[in-house]
Amino acid sequence: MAKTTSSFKFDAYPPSKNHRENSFHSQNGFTFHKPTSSATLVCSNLHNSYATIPISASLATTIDHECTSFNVKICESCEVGNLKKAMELLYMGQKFDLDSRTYCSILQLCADKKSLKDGKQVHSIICDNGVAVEGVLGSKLVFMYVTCGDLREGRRVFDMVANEKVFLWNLMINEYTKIGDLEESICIFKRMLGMGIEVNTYTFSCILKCFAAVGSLKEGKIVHGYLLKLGFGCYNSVVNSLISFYFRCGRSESARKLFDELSDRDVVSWNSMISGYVENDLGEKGLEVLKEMLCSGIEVDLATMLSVLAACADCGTLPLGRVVHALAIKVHFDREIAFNNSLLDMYSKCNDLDSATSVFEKMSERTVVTWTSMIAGYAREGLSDGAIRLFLGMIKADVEPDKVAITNILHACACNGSLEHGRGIHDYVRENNMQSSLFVSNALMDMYAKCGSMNEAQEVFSQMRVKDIISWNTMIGGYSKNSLPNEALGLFVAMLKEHKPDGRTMACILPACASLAALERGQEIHGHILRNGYFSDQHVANALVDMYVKCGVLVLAQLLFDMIPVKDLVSWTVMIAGYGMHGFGREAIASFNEMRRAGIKPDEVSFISILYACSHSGLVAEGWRFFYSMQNEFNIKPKLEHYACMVDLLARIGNLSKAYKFIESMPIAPDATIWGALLRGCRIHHDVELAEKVAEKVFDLEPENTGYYVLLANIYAEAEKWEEVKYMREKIRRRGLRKNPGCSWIDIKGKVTIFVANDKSHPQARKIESLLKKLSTKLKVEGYFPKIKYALINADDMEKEAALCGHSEKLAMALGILSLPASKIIRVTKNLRVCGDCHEMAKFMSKTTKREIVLRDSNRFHHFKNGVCSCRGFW
DNA sequence: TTAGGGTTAG
Repeated sequence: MAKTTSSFKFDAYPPSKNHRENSFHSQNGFTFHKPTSSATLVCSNLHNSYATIPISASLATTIDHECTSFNVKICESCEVGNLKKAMELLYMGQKFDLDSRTYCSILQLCADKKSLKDGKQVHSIICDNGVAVEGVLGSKLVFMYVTCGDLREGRRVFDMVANEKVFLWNLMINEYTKIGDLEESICIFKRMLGMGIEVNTYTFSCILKCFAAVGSLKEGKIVHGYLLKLGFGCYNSVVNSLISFYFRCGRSESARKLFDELSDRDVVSWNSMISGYVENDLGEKGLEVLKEMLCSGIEVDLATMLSVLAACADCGTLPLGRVVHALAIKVHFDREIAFNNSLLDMYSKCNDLDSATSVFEKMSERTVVTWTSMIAGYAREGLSDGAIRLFLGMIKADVEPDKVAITNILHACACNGSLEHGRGIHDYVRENNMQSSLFVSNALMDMYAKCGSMNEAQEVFSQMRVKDIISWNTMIGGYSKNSLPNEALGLFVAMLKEHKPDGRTMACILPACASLAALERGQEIHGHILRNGYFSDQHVANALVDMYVKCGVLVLAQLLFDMIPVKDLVSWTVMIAGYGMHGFGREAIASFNEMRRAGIKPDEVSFISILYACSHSGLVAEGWRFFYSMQNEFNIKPKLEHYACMVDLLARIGNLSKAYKFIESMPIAPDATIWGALLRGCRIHHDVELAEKVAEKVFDLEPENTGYYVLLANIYAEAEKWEEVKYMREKIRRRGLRKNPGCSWIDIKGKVTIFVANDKSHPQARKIESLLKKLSTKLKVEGYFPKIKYALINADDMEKEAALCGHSEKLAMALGILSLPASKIIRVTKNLRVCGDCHEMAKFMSKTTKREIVLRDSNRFHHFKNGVCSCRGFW
């Protein structure tokens, strides 16, 4: 057997310049070239000195025979798919001048078997033998690398061999699209066009998929025009690609038009239509296509079934889903994992968790998708504990959770408020280096936000190197929902520097404006909504109405409400609550009735709104009517909030003993809010004796809530029981409780000024004080007498009057009178309930200064105009 | 030797 030494390879002639360029460097510093059938051995080193050794003709013939034999044997092994044998033969014959076709066969087998290790070995042997990597062999090498998942090496070889073969270019475009490097796909496509490579149908399929993933409708349309010009518009596969492209860009009409004009529709065309409609949340249209498909006699395949199940899940059409299930059993699709996964998902989305569980239990093999779909099903039903149990089951079954599974389980933790489990999942994410996934990080933030831990959400957010609009929206919404409106607004301002907000951002930030009564900022956001056409988004429209309600501009809220074309339950509930807050109980009832006429069924939240509206307008009989109709007509069991409204309603009008009996008759245990409502009634109606009895219950239920101790102290102060006041203050001090300090704020030309009681820090403090003194004197002439009992201090009347003048809401109102033009309404917000004397004085102020004052306290709105308040004494 | 439809998600 001819044998080469480790330091020699054969060559017939000294290498040409071109040949030298295609040579490979071996580790010992010598350059070797592939052997040929000529009878000369050539050894060269880097200094280009060649040694020529003559060999005999018979030896050359033997080498040829051996070589042919290896070529044949390797190819035979490849044909039967025996990679191990083929590799063994390759090692044995590696020094021979094997056929390029042999290398191609074995590389193809490596690709089929996804064996990167063997593929690399083959590549190494090819290099060692000095075989030129070009033409078909070059393509095959690239193909092997990308198929085995080593795109980097595939790309290196591609760049080295880049030729005019359209196949390789298509392959590269497609591979970069698969890994999500869409920019590179587009770059390769453009380079290919620039080089004048002749494109084919595959090229269009690949690049359209890429433009669809980017959502680049404009560029995709250009490609559409280009392919029509080149005459590719009649190819079925290209039109199918176009259909999918338009669907993915949300243009279902364009997709439908192409489909209608397509004469040669195959099963892929039909499937593309069904799945395209499903992707666009138009499952019903997808099912219509299915009907057409069946009428046309087209045979459905597995992909059709999967899309149809998705359509059933989308529309909640359980009966059809069951038919598909039965049909699938007949044609044995129920053996396919993907089918069972879709089936399970369909059942769970159609609220039939039992059937989903049954499919799950019958599956002999379960993938991460199976487990994830089950987890999602449990989370959807609100069975978060079950979802967490399933997740643990998945780990136990050695199924590695992927990013989708993590996202789902985090969602389940979020719905359940399971912070501890959520933190455990976060640990898993860190251990498995999954935090770089946007999906995962966004889900983590959402979980922390929903579990009320904004600090941890902020930590995740700050560690994200790449943030998308969802990341920002999640944080802004989280701050809004966790009563951190200033943080929400601050982040919104930061976001504007990096991202263009979308409709969801608007729906997240508006509640923060509403909570702060930040009208000017809310109006800026309203402008943004108008400029960008976000009002058509129901969430945005509802949040905007709510913002105007809570910023005290009920007229605008009403106007915008009227502009919502299709009002949903939330729209109506917001408006009903708005009327209630502003003291328009009758209007709230009229809206409630109108909602019923529009065919919308109220839920427990809308009943809270209407009961609240009744209690804030003193509509006792109406309140009872709604309370009973909720139970008898709508079968809604009253919750604590509903009972609290009823207690408030009774207590406010002075029916304290009835309220007490009502609480005692409740079928559910009353909480501190319920007794607190009665305690506030005791304050309004000065019933110290009952207040003491009620306060005991409140203190038992919420011993740490300072507000209730202060409330009882105030009841004592108003009754001038100073010893008891002292005792209460002592009790607060002993318990180490801190009082939530009262403050009021006013927005003047976008600048918010906050006042606390007796605040003298404002630059205009002297002017404010002097104005209040002047007004007090003037108002006394008109009939106002300071309600000194609200001073809540044991002092003489002069001191009490001075203390009253320092109340934060008075200071804010005075600044408004001093700073705002006469035509402007003075809008003040207070974090606690308004003081009785401030309320009285505001009435007189509105008449004397001819100014309209809107004061929002923690409970409701007070519109002061011409000496009258809209609350008519109910607050 | 590549592609067009095909399971889970914020």
